[in-house]
Amino acid sequence: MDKVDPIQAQLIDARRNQILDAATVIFADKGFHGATIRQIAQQAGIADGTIYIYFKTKTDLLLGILDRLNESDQRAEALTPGEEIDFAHFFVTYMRHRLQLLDANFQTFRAILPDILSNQTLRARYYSQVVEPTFAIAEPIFQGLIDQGVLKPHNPALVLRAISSLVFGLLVTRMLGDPVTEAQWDQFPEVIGALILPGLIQN
Amino acid sequence: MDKVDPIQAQLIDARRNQILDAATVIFADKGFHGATIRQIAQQAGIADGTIYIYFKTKTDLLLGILDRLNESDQRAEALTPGEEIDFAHFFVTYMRHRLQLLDANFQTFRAILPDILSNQTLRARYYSQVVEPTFAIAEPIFQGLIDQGVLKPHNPALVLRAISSLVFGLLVTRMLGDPVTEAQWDQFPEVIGALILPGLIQN
Amino acid sequence: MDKVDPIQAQLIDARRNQILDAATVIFADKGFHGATIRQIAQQAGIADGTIYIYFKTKTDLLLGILDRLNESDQRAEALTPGEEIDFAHFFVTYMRHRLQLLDANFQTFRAILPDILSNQTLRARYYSQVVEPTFAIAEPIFQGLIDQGVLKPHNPALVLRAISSLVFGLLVTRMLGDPVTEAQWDQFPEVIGALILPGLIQN
Amino acid sequence: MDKVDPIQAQLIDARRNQILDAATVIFADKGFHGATIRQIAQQAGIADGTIYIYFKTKTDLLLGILDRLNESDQRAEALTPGEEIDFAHFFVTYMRHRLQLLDANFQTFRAILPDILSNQTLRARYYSQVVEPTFAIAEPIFQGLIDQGVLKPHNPALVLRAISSLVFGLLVTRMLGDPVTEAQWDQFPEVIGALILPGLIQN
DNA sequence: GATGAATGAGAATTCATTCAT
DNA sequence: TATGAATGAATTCTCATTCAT
Repeated sequence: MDKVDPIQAQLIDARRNQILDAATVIFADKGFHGATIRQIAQQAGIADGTIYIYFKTKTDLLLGILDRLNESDQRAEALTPGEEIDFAHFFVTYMRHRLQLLDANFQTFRAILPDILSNQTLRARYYSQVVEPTFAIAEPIFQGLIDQGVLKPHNPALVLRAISSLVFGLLVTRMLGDPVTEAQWDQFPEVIGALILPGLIQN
Repeated sequence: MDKVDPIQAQLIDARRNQILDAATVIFADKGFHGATIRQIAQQAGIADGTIYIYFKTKTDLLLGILDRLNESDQRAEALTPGEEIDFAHFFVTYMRHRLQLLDANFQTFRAILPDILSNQTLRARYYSQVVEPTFAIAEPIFQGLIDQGVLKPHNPALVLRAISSLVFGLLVTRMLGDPVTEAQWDQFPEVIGALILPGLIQN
Repeated sequence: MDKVDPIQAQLIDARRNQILDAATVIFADKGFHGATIRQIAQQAGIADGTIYIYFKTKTDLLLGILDRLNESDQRAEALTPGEEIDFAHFFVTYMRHRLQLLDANFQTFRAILPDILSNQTLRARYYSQVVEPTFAIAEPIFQGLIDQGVLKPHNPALVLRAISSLVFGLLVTRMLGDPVTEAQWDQFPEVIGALILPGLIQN
Repeated sequence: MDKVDPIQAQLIDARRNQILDAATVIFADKGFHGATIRQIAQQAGIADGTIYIYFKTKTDLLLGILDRLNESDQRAEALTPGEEIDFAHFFVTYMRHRLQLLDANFQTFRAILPDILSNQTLRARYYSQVVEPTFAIAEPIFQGLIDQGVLKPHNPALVLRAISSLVFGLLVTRMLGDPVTEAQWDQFPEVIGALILPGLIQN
């Protein structure tokens, strides 16, 4: 009885994703508060009530979108600088990877970021599930590279925050409607590399 | 009759500011949509209806906060690199200035940024009144410094976007609740300088 | 102390009339409920609060308009058929007089009639102050004319109601926006005479 | 999916009528502006919000009542004087018919007439949908009867307005609370006939 | 008396959520 | 499971009325 029929589970998952897709579209367009359950249901092609079979509240839709974003984030294999590659190359590749991920999930970010910023609960969840772990993983790696003499002896915590802020800030600038950032999105890995690598690499 | 009594005008301005202060506090705490007019009125110590004497709609409160932010922004004298000062010094000073401004208006940004990101109208207004003019002013200056051989020949538009994104991104990272960014806010001018100046300055 | 200074009294009266004039204009345009005290005050060129010095409530403005209408009605000398005049002539003259009065007060009727019809208090007041007295005066006169053999032996109460309804109905038809009734208003005394006198007059 | 389930359609219609019935009762009692949605909902025995499933705004309730009145009006077969019947008989029968219709819809008229008189939009709608078509149909018939020598050569437009005003005026007199008009309502077809037919019929 | 800023009760309307079918 | 009609709490906004100046 407790064992869930795997076909059932897949159907449920498909329906959940169908709803979250619809919610992402609508939230991105109208914002969380501007969106109504009816609009999301119509976008998904189902009835209002059906949404409540899969999600307890409207807020849970937001959490669902956030969780899905995190999962897709974690599925993307983490890049760590292998010894054979030189750091400059790794850095630009990593930047390209991050920017592509942000680009692919642009609509999703537009859907949730405003509420991550204004909703205490969501903010705490996003910080502890995404931001904090990222820094926690990156800091020792960064420190290692300093110890190996690859990087200049900066304060890892602050430099990492500066770099990740740059990337995240580009997303926000694009969200604000800057056409240059949008059109030249692909150029930024190189631009960032040229701008930051001289300050980062030893020698 | 058309001449407005200057004392009256001051009273009206004071009341407007009192209301905008209250709205900033409440919006920052609950978000625009989570906030109610009643809460703002109570925070301001006035009756609900009084708010509508000074602001036509709830949305106008948001616009009022934004306009006040812009005004305070413009009152802050624009820094341009004087010839006598070396660029590195100017850059760090400018960063310190920007970060202090963001710090001073942190609550205001928390109050309006989520809605700037999700509300089309507000977004357009903020972009055309703040973001675009800033880039429009900075780009020729930046280009001039390249021409003078002070800076490396980067694409000014993209590098400026990267730098301003870094600063704005720090604000967002802090908004996300990162305690390190908050605690070390004052360190960032130097950190950014150390990180970026080598990639920016010629020789 | 109780004696009111007659100049004061006149000033008060002038101010009352100024306000009622404004209220009539605004009520006629927007209806009682659609009108605001502010609009009336602006139309009168005074402050909101001033109205409350002369009238206790918004409803009292309506009563004031109604009372003024009644007074002007009573000031118009009542016509009674003199013996020397033939009835047909009297009838048409009387109709002309009534229609002219309705015409002169058209805006006032537009201002108050909708509310006379929907407001119980106002309705009772209008009926007992205007409608009922009119019938009470007319019925014995009409009966007298029947007794004298001038008119056919109709039921006076019903025929009077039919005739006064015709006149009042024309006002309502005009209020409904019928352009013919408005344009040909002056023709109706003769039309009504031609239509009704044959059924009214003996022989 | 586009085909509407006929049972559903009937349920929707029933609910709409239930709401319009309630609105008629409340509007007739308190007037449109004096009535609240809550009162109407309570009268209908449903929740406030339910009304908004069937009617977009409070004003649409008024329009709904008006439309329903028009429909019932049009269902009542139009009377035209057949050749076999003499005109006097036709006229009294027609009057009886009109007065019965007004009587049956008295409450509905009380509900909407005040607002038809004060609301520009409603007035235009009522005039173009009801008043104007009625005159447009009746005038040629009236003219035909004149041409046939049945009726005296009056101005059809004005005489028709006088007669219809008489009937409508009776409704208004009754609305004003005149007990005689209410109690003797059934007498008026004959009274009107006796009063008007002599002035109307040739010979 | 005159003013008009302030009040706050009250109303229309929206929409997340429930639940009978 | 799926539906969507019904619910009613909650919210914005209006405006008659008051009252300190």
